[in-house]
Amino acid sequence: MNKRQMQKQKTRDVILKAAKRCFISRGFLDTTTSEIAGEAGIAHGTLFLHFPNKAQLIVTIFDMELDLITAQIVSLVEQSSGIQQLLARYLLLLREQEDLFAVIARELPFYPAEIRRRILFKESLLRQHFHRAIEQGTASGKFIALDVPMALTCLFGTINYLLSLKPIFVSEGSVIVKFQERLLSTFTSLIKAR
Amino acid sequence: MNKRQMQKQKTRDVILKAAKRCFISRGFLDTTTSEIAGEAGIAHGTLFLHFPNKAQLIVTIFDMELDLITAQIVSLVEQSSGIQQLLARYLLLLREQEDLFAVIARELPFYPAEIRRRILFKESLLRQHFHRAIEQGTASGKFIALDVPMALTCLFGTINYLLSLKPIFVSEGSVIVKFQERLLSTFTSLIKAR
Amino acid sequence: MNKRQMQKQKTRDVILKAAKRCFISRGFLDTTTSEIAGEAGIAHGTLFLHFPNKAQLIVTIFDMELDLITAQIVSLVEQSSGIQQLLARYLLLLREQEDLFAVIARELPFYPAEIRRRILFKESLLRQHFHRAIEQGTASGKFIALDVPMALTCLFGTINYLLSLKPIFVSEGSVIVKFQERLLSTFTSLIKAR
Amino acid sequence: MNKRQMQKQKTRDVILKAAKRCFISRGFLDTTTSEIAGEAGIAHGTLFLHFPNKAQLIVTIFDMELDLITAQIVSLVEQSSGIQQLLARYLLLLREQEDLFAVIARELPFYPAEIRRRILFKESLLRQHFHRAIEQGTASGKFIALDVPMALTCLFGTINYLLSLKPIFVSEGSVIVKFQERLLSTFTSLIKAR
DNA sequence: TATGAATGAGCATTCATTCAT
DNA sequence: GATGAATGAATGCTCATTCAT
Repeated sequence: MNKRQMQKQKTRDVILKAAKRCFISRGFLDTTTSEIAGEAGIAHGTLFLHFPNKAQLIVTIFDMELDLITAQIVSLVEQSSGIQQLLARYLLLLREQEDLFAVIARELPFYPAEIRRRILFKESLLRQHFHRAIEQGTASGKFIALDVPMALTCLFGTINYLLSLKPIFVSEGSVIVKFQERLLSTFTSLIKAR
Repeated sequence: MNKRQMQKQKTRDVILKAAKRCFISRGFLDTTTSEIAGEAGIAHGTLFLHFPNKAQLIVTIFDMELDLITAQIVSLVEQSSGIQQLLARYLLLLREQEDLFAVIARELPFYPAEIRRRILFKESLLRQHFHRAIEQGTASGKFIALDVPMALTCLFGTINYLLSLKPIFVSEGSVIVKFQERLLSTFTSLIKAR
Repeated sequence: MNKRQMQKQKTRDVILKAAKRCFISRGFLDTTTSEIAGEAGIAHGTLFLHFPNKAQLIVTIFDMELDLITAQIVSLVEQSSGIQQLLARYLLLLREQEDLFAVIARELPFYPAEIRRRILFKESLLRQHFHRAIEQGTASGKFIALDVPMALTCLFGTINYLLSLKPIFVSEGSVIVKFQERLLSTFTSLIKAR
Repeated sequence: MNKRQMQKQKTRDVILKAAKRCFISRGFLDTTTSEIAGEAGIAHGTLFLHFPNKAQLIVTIFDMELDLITAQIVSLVEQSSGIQQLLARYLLLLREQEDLFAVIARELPFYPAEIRRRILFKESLLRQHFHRAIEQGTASGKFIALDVPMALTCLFGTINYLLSLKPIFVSEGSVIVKFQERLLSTFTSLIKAR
């Protein structure tokens, strides 16, 4: 890679980082390309030299972010045993980047189909781990027999709901923190064998 | 009601129907008042003769649909129906206006505060009925003791999740139809005492 | 005049009275025909049955008001002797309907030419009396010799200026009250022979 | 300044000149941003690239013209000129942009508070210079002792009055020209000690 | 005569994208 | 490769006037 290409790559990275910052604070839908350029410290037009349009920029950001998130999930899974620990650690992970995940939860239905598919694919990988953990509990008699995929849809749906309407549920601070205990105990008590 | 008043009422209805059509196909946020007027076959300004602003127009549509649901649920509650029947009927009612409710689920986080408040207020009225039905079940030993508000957040959150991502879950047809049985049986089996 | 004509005349009066009230509180330029109709308790369209357009309505109001004002000025002149008394009484008269005169001062340049001419004609009648009073003072050696028309233009111009920018000079209450003493003493001391 | 910057500056000037032309012929209140853009031969949106909003555009025009006057008066004051010379020069400067100042005089009461404040602030700076000049005349026994602020309100009020009703006072040509001599000599003779 | 529903041109401002420099 | 000035379609809402009832 020659000097020019390196410079270009560097600018591209600067744009992506700036876009992510804007994205977290106001969401991608409400962020203008001009704001991103300003945040990145480059000219407005330069942005379109690196990305053909706003949509492609968001696609690229998600390509990167999703890989990061996947890595975190993998390490999450490796360190966790049992559904409770898995869920607790997952909530912790969400909490660490709550603003990012809240934006995604809110805007997901409006992203290009391809992005939506990729995000939900990553989620499905996670679901598999949750699925296995629950099935093990059921097999050992700790949990009742249940439609696990549907139960997980409830779980992820609920989390998504809390995140997407975060400002409704908490005026400030973390929704996850506010609800994690009740969510955990309710989910556990529901699936627990009695 | 004289001819004048009838004509006015008719125009109002024409606007509401046209707005609902636009709203379902493109969402409230992307529908312009000018488009609605065009779809309704009236002058742009006429719309504002019947509704003071875009938000009020949409509030009117929401209120009508949500009141319809609330009324039916209330009448069901008066017949002292259990949570299963309540939920089944609720899903049926959602299904009848599924495209509309899918749009609401998707766009809710982006609506002006006033509209969001109204929608969530109506939802909270519904929740009260569900709440009572579950508590009666718990009192009579049919259901386990549980954090009812949290359980309802799970329920409504899940439905909201399914609706908002409808195109992901079904390529065509109804998400509610696709999931209602599993949702019903899973929710029931989870809270059922054993 | 038959019953129908009487009714029409009555409605016309109601409109004129309502228009004047609106006019005083917000100015004619900012008052909509719809507001006037509302204030008058008649249908919006009815207004255009009595006046071909908004401009004609304002012309009519001024035709009436100016006659009233003229009558007041005449009685003012008859009761006053000397420029000081004349001016003091004039300021009193303005003060009694300060809001009306402030609106006129502000909006005068925007009225139809005909209205402007009539208003200024009434003012010129008043000026003649001031003129005579000053000339008598000069003749008796009480005042210095001066270009009386120009001095009066200063006087009326100043009053007009204070009225038209009333909200700048006083946050509430009367501009006339605030400035009358200084205006009177300054004007007197300026023209007084020394 | 490179070519890019020069071009931008040129566009800005074109907008300002076009805006001033529109403004003089129809007033600020009745001139639309679209008209200005058309007159300037640029796209409507381009206007907002150079000025954040209509008010700022007009403030810029006002500031330029008013600063020009203030600067000339200040330089005159530094040469320790008397009130007569000051007033004569002021009238001369007004005359050079008479149509513009006539519009301002007429529309001032209707401008947004911020614009009004700015205009009246500049006027108050001017008043200070006039104030000092008069006080010096009084100190040296050339003028009678008088309420200087009130006298200046009379002076500026009169000029404002003449400008705002210009079409009444002259069918064509300059009001300032028509009245400057009488205004000057009357004002001088009024305040002159005898 | 009175009504009031309907009209539709008009307005300030935004923003993704282009292209000459 | 980078710049940033220019574009122009698009938006929610107002209001004097008309005309069918």
